[in-house]
Amino acid sequence: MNAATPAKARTARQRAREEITAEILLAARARLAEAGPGELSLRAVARDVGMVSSAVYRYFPSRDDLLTALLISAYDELGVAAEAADDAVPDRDDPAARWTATCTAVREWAIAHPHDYALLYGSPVSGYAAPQDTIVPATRVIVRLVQIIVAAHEAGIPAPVAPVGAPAGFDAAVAGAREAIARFGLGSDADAPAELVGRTLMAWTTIFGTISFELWGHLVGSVEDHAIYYSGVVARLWDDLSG
Amino acid sequence: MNAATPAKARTARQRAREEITAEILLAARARLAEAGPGELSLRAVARDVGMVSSAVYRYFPSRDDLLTALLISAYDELGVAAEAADDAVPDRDDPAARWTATCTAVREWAIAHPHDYALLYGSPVSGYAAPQDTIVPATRVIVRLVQIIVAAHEAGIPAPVAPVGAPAGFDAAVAGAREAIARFGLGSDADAPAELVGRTLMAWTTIFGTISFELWGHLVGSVEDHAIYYSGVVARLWDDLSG
DNA sequence: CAACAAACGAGAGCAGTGCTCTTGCAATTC
DNA sequence: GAATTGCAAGAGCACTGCTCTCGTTTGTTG
Repeated sequence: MNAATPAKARTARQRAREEITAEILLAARARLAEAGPGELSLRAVARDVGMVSSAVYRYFPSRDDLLTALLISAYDELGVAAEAADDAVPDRDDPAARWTATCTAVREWAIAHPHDYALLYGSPVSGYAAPQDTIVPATRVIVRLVQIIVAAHEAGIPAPVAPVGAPAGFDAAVAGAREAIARFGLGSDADAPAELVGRTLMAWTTIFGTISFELWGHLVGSVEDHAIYYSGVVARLWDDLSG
Repeated sequence: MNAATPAKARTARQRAREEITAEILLAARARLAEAGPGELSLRAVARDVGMVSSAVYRYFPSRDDLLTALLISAYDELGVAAEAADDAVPDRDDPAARWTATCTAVREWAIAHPHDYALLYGSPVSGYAAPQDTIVPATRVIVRLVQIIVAAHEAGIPAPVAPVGAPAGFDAAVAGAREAIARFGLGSDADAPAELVGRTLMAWTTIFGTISFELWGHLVGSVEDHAIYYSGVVARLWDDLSG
């Protein structure tokens, strides 16, 4: 961490500490795939890495700190998956393709890691409050989605207009999101239209809701083919956003 | 002391059993407001009603059965709240007002009972599978929303059309939902348009996502005034559905 | 009315949990 | 080499869901 003394070789103890920390995290991640976040047993994790439970506390002061580490790691993994899918679209000027690829990647990651998805987007573990360290990794997906939409808008796709029945103050309500866009350096001009930002937030919410409903089983009896339904949702969201 | 027992139908023991069952449920509901569903402690509930933990097992065979009872009771409460809000709209032929009233009631109930909401729509408790008894109460809200939309459609509001980029098979994917509509006796004609059904499902998903994001704290930093944002979302959903 | 069976509350006990504290050993630093 | 620090292990505390046994109360039936 200290840039002034990088040449100093890590001692055996430091190396072991990093390795064991990673090992514990990996074991916890594996345990998470067999039980919910609330049921994550620190003792079971300790057994998996061949330690006694109290020894784990040398590396993570509490179960919540372990959860935080898991949270960040999972957020990053999802962010990487989404960004990689977007980056893989050959035509950078085809926002519809980029939108579809990114949204598809999010669902695929969620299906591949349902317990990690629940950790990220499910009801929070009682008594646990996610610390500040998690908010940047948590915004990676929505930041990329906004990037795609803002780029499309700047390329000429018209911004949606607010419906007649919309309440006043909506623009002000999403001012924080617009400010965040500016802070993250997205969008070359001063401000993205509030209606566009609000609609993108809504679309992301729908993405989240659709995946959650599928994973938590709230769609059984209503939707047969979840993959087709999801791609239909994504297409309609893009349609709403792009005109 | 068996003199005054006129009711043949219900013995004193049966009456007591019903009362105590209700008492346990009430205490569990209260406990749920202080911890998540996964952390619901049967022993704590037992203490609250002045029993020993093993005695509670006379009324609920396991913690999961207690959870199921809580689930049904909460689903029903939310359903009643949503239906009452819709029924309170004076002009039955104003579908926009009915839509708004119902959606608003859902959010208000969720905010008033965040832990119950998490029990219903949060990530499922690990190792717990909701039994069949819960699916009918679980569909009350979406059934009422569909009712409103179908009535609006039959009153002349045009059904939305599928966008050009939509995948084939979307209509087939939501066939189960259309069939459920017919089974519940909603809609006077044969079938509601698949696009309308799909869009309503999407809208309900967005409602769920918006409330969940607000409750789980995923909107902090992006949205200032949650109430205004929510009403803006509801208005835009209605606009998408009715235009 | 008496006898029997079912239901019941209480308590002990089992295996598990998160977490704290102490103990003795090993690695690092002075 | 001595002092300090980091570490794993173990015991222990208070808690959990759940099972089993025990004596008592309630309801039914002969």
